[in-house]
Amino acid sequence: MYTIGQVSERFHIPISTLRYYDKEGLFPEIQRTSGIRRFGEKEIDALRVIECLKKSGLEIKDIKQFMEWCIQGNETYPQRLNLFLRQRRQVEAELAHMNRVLDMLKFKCWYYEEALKDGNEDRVTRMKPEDMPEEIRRAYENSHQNT
Amino acid sequence: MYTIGQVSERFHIPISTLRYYDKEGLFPEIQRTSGIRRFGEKEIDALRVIECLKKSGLEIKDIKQFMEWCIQGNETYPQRLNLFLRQRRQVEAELAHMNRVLDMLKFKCWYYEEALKDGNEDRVTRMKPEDMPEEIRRAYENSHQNT
DNA sequence: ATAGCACCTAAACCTAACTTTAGGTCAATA
DNA sequence: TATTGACCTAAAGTTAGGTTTAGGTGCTAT
Repeated sequence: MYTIGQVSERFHIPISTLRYYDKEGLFPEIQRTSGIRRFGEKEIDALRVIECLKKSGLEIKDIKQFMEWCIQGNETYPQRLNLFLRQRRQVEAELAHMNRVLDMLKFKCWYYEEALKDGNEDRVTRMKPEDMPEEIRRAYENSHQNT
Repeated sequence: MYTIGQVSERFHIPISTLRYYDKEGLFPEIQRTSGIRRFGEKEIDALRVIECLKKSGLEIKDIKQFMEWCIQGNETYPQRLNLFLRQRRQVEAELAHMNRVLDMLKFKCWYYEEALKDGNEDRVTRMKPEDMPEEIRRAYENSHQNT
């Protein structure tokens, strides 16, 4: 069992944020001894899930909904499974997108390295994809396709 | 040359957002004919860069800074290269993080699939990593290491 | 000529997720 | 005893990134 200060330190989350999460119903079963919150394994686990669901694009109120399903017991397994399946597809799409962003950044790094060498952008701006280094062409084409 | 409405449609960006970007200085050289914005190749390119830099975690005001460097010419190549190198590292870190989030989601999907089969969480909650399916164990360990 | 459409501006409004503030309890230490 | 430190609450404030509103211009089709 940990105090709010210990949890804050261990997970590098501001105390104010932990209190805010609690107020928003993200630790629905947290215990208190004379008013003071006691974070147990359940709440530590909740923190990991919160981090994960937040990163996957969920809002606080939807995470609260999940926490409520957890309390309701066995009958909400389908909803919970469904949520994780949906967020999983979401994150897979997001990863694909981020890989395109990364390719754009790789291309831009190469572009400015060349511009810096040349002292201007003339050569590199006019260069056709087929004259670019293999890896750069791949990155360029992946990040510029569509639109 | 495109009007704001054409750009909005082609890139699925609200007109209000394009105007907002312009107001924030993200199209510093955009032309106008009797008050009406004319989006050229430069601005289309800017849109791609904006998307990329935004996704990589930059704020609008920092993207504006980049656009200003572009106007200033050759002497700002080092700053521009530096920015892209920094954002590239940023996105690589973010991708690594997202992969851990994805592993957590994979684990949770498996967890609730098993709970659903069993009708309760008893077996799956008590299960040790070494008894989990190979791929699930990997996901579990990757998403629960540290903290 | 009048209605509709695409454009324009300035300024007010909105939302999520926090953070800060102001005021208070309680236990241990100087 | 009084001060410090860790906790508490309710409520107000903050921020980024837009969106909405209200009012206006100018072309074109009926």
